[in-house]
Amino acid sequence: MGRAKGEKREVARKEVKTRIKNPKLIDARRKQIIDGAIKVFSAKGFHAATVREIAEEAGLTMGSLYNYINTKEDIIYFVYDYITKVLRDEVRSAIADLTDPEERLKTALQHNLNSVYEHQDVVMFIYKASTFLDKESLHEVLTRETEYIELFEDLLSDYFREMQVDPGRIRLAADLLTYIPVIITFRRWSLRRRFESMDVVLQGILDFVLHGIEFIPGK
Amino acid sequence: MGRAKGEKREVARKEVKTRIKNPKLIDARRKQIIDGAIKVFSAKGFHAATVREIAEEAGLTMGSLYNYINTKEDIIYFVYDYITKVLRDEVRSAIADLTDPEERLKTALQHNLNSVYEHQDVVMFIYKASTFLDKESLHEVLTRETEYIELFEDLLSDYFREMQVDPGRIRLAADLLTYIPVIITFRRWSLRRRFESMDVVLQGILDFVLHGIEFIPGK
Amino acid sequence: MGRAKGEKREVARKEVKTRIKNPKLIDARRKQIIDGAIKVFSAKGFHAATVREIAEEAGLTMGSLYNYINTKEDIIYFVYDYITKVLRDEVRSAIADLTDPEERLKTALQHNLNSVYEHQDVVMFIYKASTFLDKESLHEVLTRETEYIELFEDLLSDYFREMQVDPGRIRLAADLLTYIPVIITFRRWSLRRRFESMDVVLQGILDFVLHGIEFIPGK
Amino acid sequence: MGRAKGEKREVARKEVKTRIKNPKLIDARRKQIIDGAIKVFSAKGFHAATVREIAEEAGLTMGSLYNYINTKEDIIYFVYDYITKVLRDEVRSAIADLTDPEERLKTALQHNLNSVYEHQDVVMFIYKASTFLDKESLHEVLTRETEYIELFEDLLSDYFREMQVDPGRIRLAADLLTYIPVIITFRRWSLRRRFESMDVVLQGILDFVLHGIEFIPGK
DNA sequence: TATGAATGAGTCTTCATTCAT
DNA sequence: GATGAATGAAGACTCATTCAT
Repeated sequence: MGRAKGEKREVARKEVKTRIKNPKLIDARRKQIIDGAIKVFSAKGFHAATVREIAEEAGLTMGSLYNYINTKEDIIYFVYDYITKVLRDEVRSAIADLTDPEERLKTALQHNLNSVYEHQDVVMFIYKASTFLDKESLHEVLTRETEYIELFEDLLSDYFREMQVDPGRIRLAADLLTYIPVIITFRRWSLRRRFESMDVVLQGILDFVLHGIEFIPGK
Repeated sequence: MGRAKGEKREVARKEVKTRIKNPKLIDARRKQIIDGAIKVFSAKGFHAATVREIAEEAGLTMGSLYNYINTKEDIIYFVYDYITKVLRDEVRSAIADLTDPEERLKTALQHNLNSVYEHQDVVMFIYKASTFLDKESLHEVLTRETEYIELFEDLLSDYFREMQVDPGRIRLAADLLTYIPVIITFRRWSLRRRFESMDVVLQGILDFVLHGIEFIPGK
Repeated sequence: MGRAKGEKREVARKEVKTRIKNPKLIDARRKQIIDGAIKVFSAKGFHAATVREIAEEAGLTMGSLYNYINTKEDIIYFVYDYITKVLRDEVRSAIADLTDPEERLKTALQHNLNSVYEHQDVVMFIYKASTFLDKESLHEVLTRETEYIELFEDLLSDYFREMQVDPGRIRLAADLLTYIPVIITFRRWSLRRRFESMDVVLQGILDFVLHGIEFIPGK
Repeated sequence: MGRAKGEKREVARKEVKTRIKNPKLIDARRKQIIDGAIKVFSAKGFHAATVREIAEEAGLTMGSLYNYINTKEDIIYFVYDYITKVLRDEVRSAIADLTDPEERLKTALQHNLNSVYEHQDVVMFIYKASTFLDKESLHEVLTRETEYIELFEDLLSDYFREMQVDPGRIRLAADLLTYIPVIITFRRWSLRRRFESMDVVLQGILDFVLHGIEFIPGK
């Protein structure tokens, strides 16, 4: 009967050309590259990171690295590609076995928060580094982001199925509720400084997000 | 009696040394630098912007520019210093003549949103560029940010004076409510794509923020 | 009345951008660059020559060199630009004061031979290196070459003014007669090996070229 | 009785070592390499051509290619070796069955022109790429060239057998007459631009070359 | 013999910063 | 104080060659 909800068509991955023929090797090496890059990018950002550092951190030589990418910017795209997939899959699999709309929605929101917290370095990087993506990559990545938001839009729609609610509100709420946890990365310093434990902060943010659901039907 | 609320002690501005004696000239030239830098940084980010471009945009020669800064990073600090002051002053002056706590709070939140919208390029830059600040500048800037949040914390406290509310919730809400409008910069693409008019989005965000106030007293 | 013969309109020199403002300095430095490049290119060709070597030979630092060029290929263009001008000017000035068509023609042919001999390293380079010119430069250089050939076409026409000769023959002869001396560069090895003195070779080539004039009226 | 005229002793081919034992395979693969290289070199010149491209064009893998050569420069030598043989053999076989000295000479000159025209890309390459030959290869190649010139020297001598002519003139003429057709490659652009058909140009060059024979006995 | 992945030395180019005038 | 030319360290990327399988 076609795709289930939240399983919209996958965007065709931007193809990054390589001279290497063995596809398994390509995947393995690119995973190494992504892991190495995440370490270096998280620590210094994209421009301050040298290709050599990334190669070293990935356990490759310069020349070998360039067998799997064409330009430094490809690396950033791989990282985006990877992390956006991870975030999406974490949420998807968290709700895969649930059927109750309320449970599905709240579990998804909770996992979104958890994922942002767990991958905060990369998430921070993701938000900061879009400048460095070429147009094609940027478009693809933003499309991926939109898909992610739409996943929550669907969950919200299901939750409010019985009620008459403004679809515009659902749409905006989906954007806001997925976005709010990112405060963890951008206000990290102030949050750490002003609160005793990160657990309390996380709980507070979750409460806030859940409370935010009530914004949709209006007062 | 000292300072009124929201007028905490100003942090001593980080001193950037210069060979120039005339203080008025220093201020004038630095304003030129800030304006030029904002243009260039907004368009290309910090690392892609060259000192030469900034100098040109500022109407200065390379040599002259370096009479007023010591390193490229000083420029970024000036921009931070400038924009954080602007944001804070815009909110402050908006509520200067108001006395009703509710009005003060809501006006402040509204103006925070407006400022972020109006200065979205610089705000985006601010959030993306902290990597490039040296430690001292970063500390100063984050302190400034904290002060800004505390301004809203005070407004929230006044608003909830009569009620028994958890101060931790106020503290967290202050952070969240000031942060939420930044979605305008980070989800600019998805917002533009998914909504018909930015006015509707702005109104929605404001509603959401105001609704977020109710999170504080709890269910 | 317009231009005198052989003073066809000059092609607009391709503009190579530079940050340097002082035009005299630009000219002086570029002459240094041309001289340095000729030495290095003659010895090793374009691709084997490193920019660093050229800079050193030119008495400039790497960074300084790049204040006057944008890419390595600009250097090759400057060399072309320079040598084609030199060759043309040497011929032009040699015949400037002559009026007798026969004398003008033969003197020009003689000086063409002399110039090729004298600048044989650069001439050789010129013929070998056109691969490295970008399209715009190549077009300009080839146009310059055509102008040079046309200069001899004019001289031949004047010489044969009285006679009824095929203009197509004049045209082809102009190409051939200017081209023949280049044998000095391309057959240098065989000429040196098979003949006792270069003077004899030069005299022989000149005789051959002059004899070639008689090809035009036909048997 | 030994060698007939024009069949001077063959220079021992420079030996290029290989690990491969099967001589037939070596010859076959090297022909592949030569064909691939000619395509790539003609299109981009020696230095711009990568070994990988040549391998691909030759239908070999990188590793396999290096079973038949030791360095990239070997490839260029193979191409020289090949094309100089082709040119020589084309002329030789064209006159093999002729006995009349005049006919032999003129046919040879005509075929020299034809060969240059037909193989103009490779001939152009040959003249441009000598820089890249190592000393030993260069010596061998130039010797081959000299032999080629001497072939024409012999033909000219036969033609002028009855007359008392300066052998130096014959020697120089041989060089010039074989060299002149190369104008087709080096002035290709100007010739195409200034003449309507290449046929006319070819005929003109042939006429010029034949007329050049008359240079030998002198006025 | 063939394959194709790995290697790393070598090159062009940029740009923050300095300094003589 | 202003000017703008000079400096050179640093970084992305290429590609001939090797070698384990």
